[in-house]
Amino acid sequence: MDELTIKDIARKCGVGISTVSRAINNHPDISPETRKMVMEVIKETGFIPNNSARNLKRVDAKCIAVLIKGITNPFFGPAIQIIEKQAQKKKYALVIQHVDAYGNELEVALHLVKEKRLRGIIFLGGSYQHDPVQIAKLKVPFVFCTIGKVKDTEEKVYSNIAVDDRAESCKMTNYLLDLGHKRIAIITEGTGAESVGQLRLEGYKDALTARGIEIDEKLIYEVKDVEDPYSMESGYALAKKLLDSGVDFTAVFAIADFLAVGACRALHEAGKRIPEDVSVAGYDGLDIGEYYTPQLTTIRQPMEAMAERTAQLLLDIIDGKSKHEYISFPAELVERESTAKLGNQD
Amino acid sequence: MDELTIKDIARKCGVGISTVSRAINNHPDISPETRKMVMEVIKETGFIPNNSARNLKRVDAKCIAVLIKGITNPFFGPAIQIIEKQAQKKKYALVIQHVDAYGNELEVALHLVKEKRLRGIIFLGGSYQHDPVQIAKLKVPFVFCTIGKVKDTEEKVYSNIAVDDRAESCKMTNYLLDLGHKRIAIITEGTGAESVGQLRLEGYKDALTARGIEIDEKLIYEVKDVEDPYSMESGYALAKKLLDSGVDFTAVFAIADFLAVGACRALHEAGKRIPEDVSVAGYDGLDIGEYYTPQLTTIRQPMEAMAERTAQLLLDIIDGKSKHEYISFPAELVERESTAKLGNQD
DNA sequence: TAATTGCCCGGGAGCGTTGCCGGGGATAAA
DNA sequence: TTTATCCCCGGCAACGCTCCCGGGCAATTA
Repeated sequence: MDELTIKDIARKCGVGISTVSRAINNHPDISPETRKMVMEVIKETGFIPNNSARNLKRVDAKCIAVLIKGITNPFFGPAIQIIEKQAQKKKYALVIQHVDAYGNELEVALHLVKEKRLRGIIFLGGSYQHDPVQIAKLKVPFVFCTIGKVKDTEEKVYSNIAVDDRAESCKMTNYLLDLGHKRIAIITEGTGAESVGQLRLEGYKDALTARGIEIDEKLIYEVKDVEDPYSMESGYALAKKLLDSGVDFTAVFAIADFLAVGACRALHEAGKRIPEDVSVAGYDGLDIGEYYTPQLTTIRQPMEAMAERTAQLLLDIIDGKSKHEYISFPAELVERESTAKLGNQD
Repeated sequence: MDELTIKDIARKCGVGISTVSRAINNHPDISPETRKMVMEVIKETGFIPNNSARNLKRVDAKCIAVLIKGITNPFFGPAIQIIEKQAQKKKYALVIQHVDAYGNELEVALHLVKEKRLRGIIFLGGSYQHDPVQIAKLKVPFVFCTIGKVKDTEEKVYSNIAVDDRAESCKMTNYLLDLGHKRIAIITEGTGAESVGQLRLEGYKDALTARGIEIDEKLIYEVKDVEDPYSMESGYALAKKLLDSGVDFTAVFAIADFLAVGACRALHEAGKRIPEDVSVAGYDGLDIGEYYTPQLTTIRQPMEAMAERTAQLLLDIIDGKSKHEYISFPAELVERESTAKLGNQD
């Protein structure tokens, strides 16, 4: 009764082990009646084949993995669901793996590939620069999603699905500049030299520089040394610091909606009205931005579409139906209540 | 070079296969020098033992799983992180598995247990009634977390870590009643007969009945037939329905913070002030409640503590250091800006 | 009738690892 | 010197499954 194997099923059915195997994997070399009989016994005994044993022998185990950096991010829930759906459609199993905040993703991926026999990896979030040599070692296709940069110089050894964070960030900064703001504080994430936050900071600087506005380091606030750099708590803390510093500003660009929400709270507590006294812009396009008061002006990333494309691309590459690609998704600036013209607020 | 095995390492070291195995699993029967030499070769070749093969032979594979129902819930991110940390401490691997919105969790669990060789399962979220016979079939300890009911009648065949949702919901309703509200609308989730939402609805009814207030079905709104029943979108839609119905009410109790946020938005758009015109209460104690404007009155569940306890309990049961338990965690009513005395608002 | 074909089926090797068993060499005890 | 002891080590049988090979039997063809 305890831990029954394919051998037990074979005995119970009075057939050979191979026959049971054939029934399970619906191999053609078996008569319909035998299969039915075997399947019946399997069902009533509740037998489930041991996956380790299967994977040991089989070459074509259909399994892919999603690595997520920072599972706290609400961003990823829906993405995982979408990827899961795509995988199911092609009968792929999905293993979800969380990686720590920094650095070891490739190592984890390597382990995963060796340990299980997976056919491909999706990486959600994280830094945008990767060592092609390391990735090549994996020997399975690797697709990044939501990492904010698309390089297309070298030989493509992995895929990258992303919005152009630098450009979008520049777009948002320009929008604020167009509203007349000149003293724009930015709340960004500075956990790594090649993080998304740095990229968005670059975009911000690009916009200012293009207009000939000098970059004031006193307006730049970076989240550092915290477990979750995209939290409301961090946004709140940094906005408070900004307020306490006494530096002059008329707008705040938070490079994540959560940071923006935290900043709003701090501003609110300091008696600043949004957008009358200060404009606040976010980035991500989370639902919360739509329901928050005031509704957040933000950059909406087409997360669902990106996740779907990511999964499809990976599966296609595995099937040999596609090569690695760098795909840039367009993001949309959605103008809502939290921003307004300087000096002429509604 | 491609797909190297323990045999390759053995050859490269000039030792037997068993010796390599001993080095890997730091078995005592190996000399320190040999171990060091083998480990060196392993490191420089980048060899990683095949997990399927290991699990096939080994009885004591240290692996547990977390099943999560509704990965969209931001609630779970931190919980997973905490569980992961606890598992790591005891050198357990963690597999994360997402299960669909309804029903099949036990089946998925069964597959998981057979396929991998896991030693225990944690279940996050979901309904609170389970078939003990089915669970017993798993043959591995099962611990539920955040399911709102603690039964202690029958033989304990699984563990349950939860707050008493019904009682807490009753507490919140009483709080609103104490503020003078009599016409309290409730936005709840009605996706299943034994769902958390139903339990919280019971608590609401308990409170009203205890005060001799008749339950008005026109004040009860249930989220149904949506993928994510705890979304802001759902809260918004239901609050809108409530407003459109023209029925009289002075408070809204949303049984999830997200629903409350959505409801606030709808109320706001209808020109209702919170809490001056209508009080709104949530449930869960999510961060967003603290940063939302107005800050949400809510029931705060000690999620971190619960998750930690859940992991520890499971691990202890696996080690034979504990038996199954039903543990009820106290929740806290946090009074914030979104609720106020009826007719005497601040 | 004899030979050929094709359908089902069972046997058995092996997947990469672990763990037991037994052996060889060095050291300690007699 | 002989015997016992201990430390390392290699060989080998599993673990539960898949997949290839070959064989039996009925149906088809010569």
